[in-house]
Amino acid sequence: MTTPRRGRPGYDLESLLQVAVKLFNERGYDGTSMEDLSRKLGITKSAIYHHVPSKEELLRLAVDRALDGLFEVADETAQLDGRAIDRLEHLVRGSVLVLADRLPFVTLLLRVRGNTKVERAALARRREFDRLVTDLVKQAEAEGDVRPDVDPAVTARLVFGMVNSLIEWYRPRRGSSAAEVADAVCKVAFEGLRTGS
Amino acid sequence: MTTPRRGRPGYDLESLLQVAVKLFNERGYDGTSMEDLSRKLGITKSAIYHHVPSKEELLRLAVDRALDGLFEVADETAQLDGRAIDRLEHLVRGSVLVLADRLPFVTLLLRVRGNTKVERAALARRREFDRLVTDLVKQAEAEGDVRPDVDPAVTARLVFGMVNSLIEWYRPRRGSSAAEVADAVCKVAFEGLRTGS
DNA sequence: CGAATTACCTACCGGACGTTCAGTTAACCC
DNA sequence: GGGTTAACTGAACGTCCGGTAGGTAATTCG
Repeated sequence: MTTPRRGRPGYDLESLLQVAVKLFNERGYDGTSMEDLSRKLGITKSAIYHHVPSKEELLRLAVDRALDGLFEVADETAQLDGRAIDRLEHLVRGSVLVLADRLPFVTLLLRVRGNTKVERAALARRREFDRLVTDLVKQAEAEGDVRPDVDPAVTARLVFGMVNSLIEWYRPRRGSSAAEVADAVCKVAFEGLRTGS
Repeated sequence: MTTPRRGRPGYDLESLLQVAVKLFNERGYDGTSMEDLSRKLGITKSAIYHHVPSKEELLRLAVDRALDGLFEVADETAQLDGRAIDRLEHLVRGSVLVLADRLPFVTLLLRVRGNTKVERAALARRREFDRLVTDLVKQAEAEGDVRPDVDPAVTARLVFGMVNSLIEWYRPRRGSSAAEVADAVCKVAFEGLRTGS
């Protein structure tokens, strides 16, 4: 299955990144030293620099993977036609699936603070995504499909507050698929948790 | 208005804590050095240690202030009677008000990772709060007031995902009061964002 | 005034941090 | 076996980190 690689066996960039991102999420990016990481990997600190030029590059790779996934869904959504609320539901559902599929990467992304250029670039892309969502909610409200008594910007943030909360509690397991979680999110977000309406 | 203090004027623990928590939120706790903080305060690093025995103590003070606020609301909620869904709404609304009132402290709390004893203690109290919420949702579902087609634990997490998202976007300003935001949260959470039902 | 109180400064410590450099080891291919 | 490729080691580096020791400055109270 796995393509046999040449040279001495060990980590490649991909497998190293997996471990790094997991550790960054457990202890925080700033709270994880390269020595912590090397210990977890079972190799020396300097060996990490064979695969990646700096600690920050690991962060860049991770957050880009998350952002690329989200923008794929956004682009997909933009090419749909039909009512805005249906496109919004598509975006919400797709975002949940990306969150679930790339959980460690998105987790790292959502905790970025903006201390460095890499982090600020990630925040800028995040804001762009947020703007897309807000515009979609505004349009759906203009079409009369979204409650008009709440500011669209607030609605957008609340819905994606729900979506993004997945990084705090969703853990992949056999049984509860990501699609089921996406259904739950859409139900609660669009219809509310109360019965009887 | 302010009680005149004795001794040399300057920071006291309270005013220092305000600045510290704000900076921790901007750069992350681990990403903020005591020298960063001293520069922001306009005093030397060692002067900080006149007010507080360690960096971690600043964190403890902050997260405890957030948790105390949340548990006050929870205790208040537990003493109510009536249907569980009404108590749940009270808890949600009250939590939003605490978030808004103690925003910097709650922000710091919600980013704690569990690297130290202080952080693990905070996480334990958070989990206790989460359990209260989940139990309330379960009860409301048993009383037939909450949609039965979503796992109560998931519902609880989604609703508080919405609530907790406030730390990412809510900024106090004249005009939009915290009570208005609490209304918006309750509307979307309980009735959904879609019109017509 | 002097005592009490409170906030602050200079100078420093040991250790942890991210990163570098010059080699070494283990696999594959001919 | 020899060449190629890729992963890794060990010892250092300059810097920044959280924290300490001992003395000083500015205010209030009597």
